[in-house]
Amino acid sequence: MTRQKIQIKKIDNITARQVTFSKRRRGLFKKASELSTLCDAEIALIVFSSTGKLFEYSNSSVKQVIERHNLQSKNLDKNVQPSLELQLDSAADNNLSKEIYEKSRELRQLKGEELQELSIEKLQNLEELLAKGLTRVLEAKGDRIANEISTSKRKRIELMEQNQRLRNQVGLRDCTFSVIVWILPLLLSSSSFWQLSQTRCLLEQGPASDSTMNSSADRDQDTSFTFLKLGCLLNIPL
Amino acid sequence: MTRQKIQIKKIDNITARQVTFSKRRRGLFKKASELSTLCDAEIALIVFSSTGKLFEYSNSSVKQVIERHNLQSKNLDKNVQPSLELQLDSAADNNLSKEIYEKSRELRQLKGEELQELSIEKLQNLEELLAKGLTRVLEAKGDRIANEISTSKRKRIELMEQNQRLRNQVGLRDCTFSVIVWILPLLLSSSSFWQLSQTRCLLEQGPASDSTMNSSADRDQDTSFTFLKLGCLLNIPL
DNA sequence: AACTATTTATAAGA
DNA sequence: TTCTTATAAATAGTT
Repeated sequence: MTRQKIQIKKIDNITARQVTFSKRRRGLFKKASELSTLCDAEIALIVFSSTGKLFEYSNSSVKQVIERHNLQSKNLDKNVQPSLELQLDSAADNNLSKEIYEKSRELRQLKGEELQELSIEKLQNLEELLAKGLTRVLEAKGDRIANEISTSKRKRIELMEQNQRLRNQVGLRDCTFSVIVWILPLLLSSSSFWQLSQTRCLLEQGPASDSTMNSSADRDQDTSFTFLKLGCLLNIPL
Repeated sequence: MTRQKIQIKKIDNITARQVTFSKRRRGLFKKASELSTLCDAEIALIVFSSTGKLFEYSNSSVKQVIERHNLQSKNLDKNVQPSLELQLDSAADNNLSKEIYEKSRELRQLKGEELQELSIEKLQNLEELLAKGLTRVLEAKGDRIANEISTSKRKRIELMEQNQRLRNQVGLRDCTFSVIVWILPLLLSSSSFWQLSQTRCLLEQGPASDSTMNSSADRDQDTSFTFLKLGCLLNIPL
């Protein structure tokens, strides 16, 4: 009704529909309020959004107006069909289950059941509805999958980059370990050599004991073994 | 609000008030109808004029909307004051409106709305459901159309046969009529000739009367006229 | 009921 | 959601 005239038919785009609902609901409530004030009318306005949310307006009280309405329509009904007053309630109760029944039937028909009673025209309508729905679902699925793919691609790239960084770090560490691996034996052998010399000093200072001799040979073997173990653990070619 | 802006307060002049009520009520109902159509909302609008006359609008049914409203407000009340022995009933009611809500949502999703929140798997399910439904509807339509065509073909054949029979009968009747048309004049003229002879006999037997003479001439004219009329009525070229 | 000068509502876009 | 703005729609006052 502005920028461009619109057709009065259900708005397909959900966001646009919600926005329009919000705006027009306010407009409608304002108009209702003005009418009640200007013309001293009693008004009740009940609105359920398509998502089932309730909005209501009344210049007095919705309940009160409904009461008054019940009286009126009860009278009207009585004029037409002057039977039990309980009929109203049960009829009203029925309306809800009727609504459920209608919706269930529509669902079944969309799922391709209970098509016998339908005319060719209705079948045609159903077909168009289903085709439209299917198109939309396929679009949504396509979007979603494209999204998923691009997201996973992005994550893959991130991981690869991270990997590269880690690999570089590992490389550095390799160097460090190599250095350690080449230097440590020297250090250790010099240390064992130092210990050996010390032992020899002790031998020279007193009588030789088997245990002391053995322990010094053990120390040499231990050192070599330690290197092998270290190499294996670090997975470094010695 | 046009020619001049007005204050939103009760219009004192009764006539003016009634006129405004009429105009604005129409406007309000139109807006309500547009909102329900555009945004797929369920609306009930109840208006009592200052003279007590009831006007109402609903895209579905005022009673139904009131019923739904009762459920909602009952639930709202329960939230405020959450323990009564009526909870059983309202729980059942709750289930009803919940069921309506669920079914509505499923319907919307089948129609391709509100797909944002669905996972790829759910979209896949929806797609299969729709495809199956579409297949069935197409089958049903195909069957129905094939049926329609064969039925109409059969009827066409029956009608053609009937036509042929009728044509034959009409041909027979034409013959009969022709025969009648050719023979009747002879019969009638011989009959009038006979009457004329009879009249002559009477004349010879007694004095002539004007009335008798006239009536015999009339009879001759009548006979010719009768033939013409017969020919016209039967649409037969004489 | 019809007409119109204005006001109001609102669709589209930011 | 809220604001803006160009335009459509509603309507107050008049005929």
